Amino acid sequence: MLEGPPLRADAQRNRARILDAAETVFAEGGAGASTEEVARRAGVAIGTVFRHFPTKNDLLAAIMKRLLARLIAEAGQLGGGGGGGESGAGGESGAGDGPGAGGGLFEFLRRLVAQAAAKRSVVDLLARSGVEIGLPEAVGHLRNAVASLLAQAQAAGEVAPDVEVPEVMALLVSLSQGALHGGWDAGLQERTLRIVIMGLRG
Amino acid sequence: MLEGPPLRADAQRNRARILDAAETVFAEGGAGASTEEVARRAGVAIGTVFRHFPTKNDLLAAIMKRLLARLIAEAGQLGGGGGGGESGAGGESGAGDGPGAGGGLFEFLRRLVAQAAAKRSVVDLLARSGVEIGLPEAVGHLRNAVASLLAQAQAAGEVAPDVEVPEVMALLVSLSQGALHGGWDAGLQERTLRIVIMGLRG
Amino acid sequence: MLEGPPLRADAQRNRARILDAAETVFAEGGAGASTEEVARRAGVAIGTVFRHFPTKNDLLAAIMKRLLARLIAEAGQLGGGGGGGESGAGGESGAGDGPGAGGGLFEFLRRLVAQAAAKRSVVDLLARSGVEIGLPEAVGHLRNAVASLLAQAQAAGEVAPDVEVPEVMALLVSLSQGALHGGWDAGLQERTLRIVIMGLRG
Amino acid sequence: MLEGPPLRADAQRNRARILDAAETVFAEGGAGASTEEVARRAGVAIGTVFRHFPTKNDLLAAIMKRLLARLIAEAGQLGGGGGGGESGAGGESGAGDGPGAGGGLFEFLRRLVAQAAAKRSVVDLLARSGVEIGLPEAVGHLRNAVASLLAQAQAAGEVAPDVEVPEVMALLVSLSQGALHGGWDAGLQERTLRIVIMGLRG
DNA sequence: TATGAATGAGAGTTCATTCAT
DNA sequence: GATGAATGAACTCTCATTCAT
Repeated sequence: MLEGPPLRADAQRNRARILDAAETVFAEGGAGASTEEVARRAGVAIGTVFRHFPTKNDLLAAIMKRLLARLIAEAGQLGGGGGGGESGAGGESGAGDGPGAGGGLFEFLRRLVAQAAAKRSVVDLLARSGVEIGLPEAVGHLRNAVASLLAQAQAAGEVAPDVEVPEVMALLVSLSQGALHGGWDAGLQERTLRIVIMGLRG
Repeated sequence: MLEGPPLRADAQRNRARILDAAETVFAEGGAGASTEEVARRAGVAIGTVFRHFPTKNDLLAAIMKRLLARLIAEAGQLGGGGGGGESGAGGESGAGDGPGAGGGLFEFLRRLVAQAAAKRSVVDLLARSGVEIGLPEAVGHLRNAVASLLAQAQAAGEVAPDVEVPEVMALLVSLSQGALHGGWDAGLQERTLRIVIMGLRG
Repeated sequence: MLEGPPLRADAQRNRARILDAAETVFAEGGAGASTEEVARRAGVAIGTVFRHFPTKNDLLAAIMKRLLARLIAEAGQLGGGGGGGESGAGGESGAGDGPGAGGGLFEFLRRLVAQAAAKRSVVDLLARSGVEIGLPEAVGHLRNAVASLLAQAQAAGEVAPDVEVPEVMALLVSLSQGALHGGWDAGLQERTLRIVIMGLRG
Repeated sequence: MLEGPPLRADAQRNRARILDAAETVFAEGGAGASTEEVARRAGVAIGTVFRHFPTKNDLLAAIMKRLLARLIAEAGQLGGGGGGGESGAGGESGAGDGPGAGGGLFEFLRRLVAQAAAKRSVVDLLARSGVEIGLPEAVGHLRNAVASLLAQAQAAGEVAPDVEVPEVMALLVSLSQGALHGGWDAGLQERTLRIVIMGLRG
């Protein structure tokens, strides 16, 4: 984590702006969109982008990290219960897949898929285009969050006891990307998820 | 369908070579890989590639078409009888989805996912990267094939009667892409599919 | 002039077709138009074009030659007598430069300019684009024809006696190209020519 | 006119260099000459050319504009007084078109033609090759300058009163292109112009 | 002789990245 | 630290020309 000296205020502001712009630009145009467009949209010069992210890849990786961090935070809230740590508000979840504590996992799936469909997810844009990013730890955190949600759901009897984390992660990735490229509407999304959720129930 | 005069023997050979090379190259490097690399791998000059496919897009579209055609053919075989043709091996697999006539749908899912994982599928590479391709009809054929498999499976009581084609297509796309980008091994693939299959059963 | 053995009938027909097509194509698209387009328009294969004209330049030169030949023929008719051959209609033309024997030169100028404006002339297309063509002799013939017209006009007192061939040729080229690129309408063409003709009268 | 922020010093220097190089290169090789050659001759990288002129067409248009501006400036000087500014030498030339105020038009014609012959004019190179450029205003300015010269010449009785601007423009274009492609020497140029000038006198 | 597929150099253009200002 | 001009490799695509069929 060794971050050098803390960034100057304006630099920090620029960093954030660039990330926001990049998320939008890459979401719209795919990972092939031009870095110059990112700079333009961020309102900075191209050189500034490269000062903060020496490589296009670094920029993509940074976006990815932020996205994962958000996912993890959301998962934490859903699983956390009343209000631990970063959790706060959020959850409550859907209709009929259980007010029970176990609904957290299903609700998480739903949100994830909805987001993917809405945002061209980037998550996926990165996966492709051969961008090699080292974010094992961030992914590890997500895995932990999912594991926790899964455990709760199994404890509540909402998910079959022999389901394990890897396949849940696999479903999560699959559905995100499916939603992303399939142009699902709300109805299709719900019907598709229901099948998967039923499968998880066993 | 208007195919002009039949291609000369050498032209036909080159066309095939180019398609093969392109499938490999785009599979490895994403849709952004260079056409020049395709030419090199096919052992032809760059001009030859462009004579056959005047645009990179055309090349991508052609690959896509071939892949879909293969999928449809496979689906047709699985639906056609008990298990003829090239099917044979591979499946057997999981719990009770085996020999029954309804197993065709499940087997198709399995093959699709296995292929996707093995070949970086291109199917998906195309979906992204904004490649605009006009192959509604080809997709329509695939949809028909899937519909037929689904009907058989439902007739055999292997799939819940309220499942419809769109969600099956959605799952099929999702799982392919998940497998593609997730680097699933055989075990994970099987466990993930089992959940979905169970969900389809209702 | 050493033409090899006389061409086979079909070869001769092809040669003519190619020249016609080339004239059209280059007239429309400039000298940069593609040889393949010429082949297509001529209804032959590209190889055939290159068999007849081993180089694009050769093709352009051939067109040029034919055009000059036509000009010379026309000039010959105008000078030769009352109105042989294809001349017929068309002329009559402007004010006062008419029926006198000296009118031949002026009439020739008029036709030339009209043609240039109508056909993107090729004459000029060649001049540009660095096409180096050796057709001194053909040009020589044209020069002779013009010289003869000029002499007649001077004999008839229609053109000042100190005007010489080179400047007439220069005007002829200038006006052709001006008409070609200026998009002159009939009125402008006439008014412009009248000034030049008046200048020639002295 | 909206010029963005003023260019940095080096950028401005490069822009000028590129234009100069382009003028030379296109003058020598025609509008078909390669942009890469322009870059080489300007001593910059190809990317720099495209930063300044995103399209080859833009580059051609820019040259055109500059040339027209020069012509207009020259015309302005000739019309402005008896013969001030850079005019001085050069002309004098022929028969009676000399010192009179009306000589401005004739002198302008002479200079124009001399330039065209010397520089392969580009002016003309653009006209052809289908380069679509929006410089109606610049041309309008030139027309105005010519109109003013013509009016002066007619006032001085040097040009017939029924001559109008369009035909003068037409002659100007014609002679430029004729000179350009005809390879006129000084003598031929003079003799040709004399005829036209005499025609203008009426 | 005609055909048309293959060639490959070269063109215009884009874009990640560097570096002078 | 920010700027934005310059770089130059790489990419898609075109076209005159060659050569197997």
